[in-house]
Amino acid sequence: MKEKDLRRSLSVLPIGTVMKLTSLTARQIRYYEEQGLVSPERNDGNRRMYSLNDIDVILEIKDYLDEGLNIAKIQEIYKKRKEDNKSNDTKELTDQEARKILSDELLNIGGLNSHDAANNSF
DNA sequence: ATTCTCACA
DNA sequence: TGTGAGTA
Repeated sequence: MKEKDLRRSLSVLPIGTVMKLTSLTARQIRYYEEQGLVSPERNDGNRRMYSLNDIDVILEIKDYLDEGLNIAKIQEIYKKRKEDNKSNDTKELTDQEARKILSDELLNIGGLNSHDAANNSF
């Protein structure tokens, strides 16, 4: 599935489209790039061009932010995910990988809930 | 019209 | 993060 991956990585969307697709402001989208969470290309006139992959990531960032994570935590998640992908570049394992990533993210999210951990009378 | 950088409330 | 200024 390299063809599909390639197309998914083609940066052809201007920030305006990303705004509509993600319901975020240009400010936020640019800020996430500043934090190294997305890496849009800079084609004509120094304008950011996003790929479908970027949209995916930005959408996830939005979800994480929604669940109460801060930029720092999200950066950790993506850093870990990247190293995980490098570990097994020998095959296309997707099920086992997905499980690890999922549990990894859930752990990060859970570890953040220190506020309700105190009054856990149930 | 659209996006970019920078800086300040 | 929002927003306005001055560009490209």
